Amino acid sequence: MNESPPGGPPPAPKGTVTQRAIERIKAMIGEGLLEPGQRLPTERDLAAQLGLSRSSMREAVRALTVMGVLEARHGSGIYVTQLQAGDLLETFGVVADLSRGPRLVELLEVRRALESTAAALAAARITPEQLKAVEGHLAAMNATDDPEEILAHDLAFHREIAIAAGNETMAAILEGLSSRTFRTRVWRGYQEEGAYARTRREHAAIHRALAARDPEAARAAAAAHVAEVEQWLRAQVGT
Amino acid sequence: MNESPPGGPPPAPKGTVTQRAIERIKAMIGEGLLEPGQRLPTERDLAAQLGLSRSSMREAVRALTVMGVLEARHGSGIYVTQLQAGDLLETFGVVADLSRGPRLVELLEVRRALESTAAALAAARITPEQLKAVEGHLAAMNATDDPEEILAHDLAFHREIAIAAGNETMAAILEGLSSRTFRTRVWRGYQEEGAYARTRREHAAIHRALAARDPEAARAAAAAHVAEVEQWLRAQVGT
DNA sequence: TGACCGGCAGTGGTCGGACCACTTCGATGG
DNA sequence: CCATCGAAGTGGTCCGACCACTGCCGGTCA
Repeated sequence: MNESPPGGPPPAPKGTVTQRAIERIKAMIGEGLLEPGQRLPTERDLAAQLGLSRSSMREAVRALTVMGVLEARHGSGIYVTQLQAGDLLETFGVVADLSRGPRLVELLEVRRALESTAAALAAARITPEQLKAVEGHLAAMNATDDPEEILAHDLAFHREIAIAAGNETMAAILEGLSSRTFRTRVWRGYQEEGAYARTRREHAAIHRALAARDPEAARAAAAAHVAEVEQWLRAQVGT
Repeated sequence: MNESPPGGPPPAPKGTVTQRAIERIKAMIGEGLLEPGQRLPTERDLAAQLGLSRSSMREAVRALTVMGVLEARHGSGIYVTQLQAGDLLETFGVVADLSRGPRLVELLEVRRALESTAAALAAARITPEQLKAVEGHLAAMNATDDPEEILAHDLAFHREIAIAAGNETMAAILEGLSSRTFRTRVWRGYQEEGAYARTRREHAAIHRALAARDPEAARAAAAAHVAEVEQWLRAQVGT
């Protein structure tokens, strides 16, 4: 109501209140004041503490929820997520879903770089159990004609390799790049052109390289595999 | 008020109203009903159309804003973004900001894979103007002792290369992986150990490979550059 | 004694309305 | 013709109420 007109009051007024709240909560987590899994005060209390209305606070919470930082459980409370790579990169899938034309090719270029690296790492680190799982999906993929099932095992095949690479962040990104709708859109056309045989051969090659613990071969096989789809898509888009 | 008790009413009840609104708007954009840059109806109208309160609608808009899909301009309206890679991958920086310990190493592994690929692509595609810009940042970086300035030109150096690679998506991801706070945190310690000379040498090597239009050399130089930091960080974390 | 279950308090989810801050654009006056 | 001002429109914020769900505590019954 008063305060010295110039100078400005202590609560540095920058951006919207909601934006400020988002930053403050994010900062609290960044500084370790809020541990993963910990429960936050109620929306009402939180709003009071940060000096804003519950509505605005709810928007801040929603924003952080989308970012994968917080998790709101109806009737229970608001919690900090485990901050796993998967939590934070969940929105990554949206990019794949909304991308069109040239951007799809770019996404596959990114995927080629990561998938080949993951395969190389996996070749060096994969455990016998994980190798067994990879073989399982490979066999299941070859044993059925149902496109849905093939797609499912295809996804699982690559996921298993990404995990075996021992880099959760990379695995989470690849997961996003293979989001359900993305894969469906791109592969629909690709596999309808009788590319099943080629896909099987390429998957087999990747598995062989993994079994042989040959990083370079795995890298090459994975890169070639993604490049095949990439080339096809490039032709479709007309680039 | 009535309706046949079983069966359930038409408006398929799944998840929260806000969540449904998010999906519906996202779907509209995905199906091309909403073009990039287009203005949406007002919050009040949108809420009425989708049959929910303005509060809930605002949360939906906030969520899509965080995802980089929508943009709200105070006093003007809500607009669909250009859906550029940069818009959609803005939240990627949050991952880098909130990551600690082992995950930082994982992020650098990802960066190594992408940065080396980008360098290879850039070597083949870079234009004389872009090469000039790269040289400019290289020179500026060597001409000052101010850590802040060095960091700024360092970032610009890598950004220029990422852009020259001609893959906006890859550039956007790398941008996120080099977010201000991330770089500051990691490089603070690294460069204080007198790594400036080494950094300069490595940057020069990358530039040399680009000038020579040698993709393989560029890939190797970039990979080695990131690997240096990665090794240092690995030692710090104790992995 | 033990498991079951009923109700109750607490919390997030939704709603409606009011007012504020900012942008936009047309009317006004020079 | 241009600059200025003002009103309408829109997002931003706040308030208060009620709904839906979770979790827990105490009572009940086998």
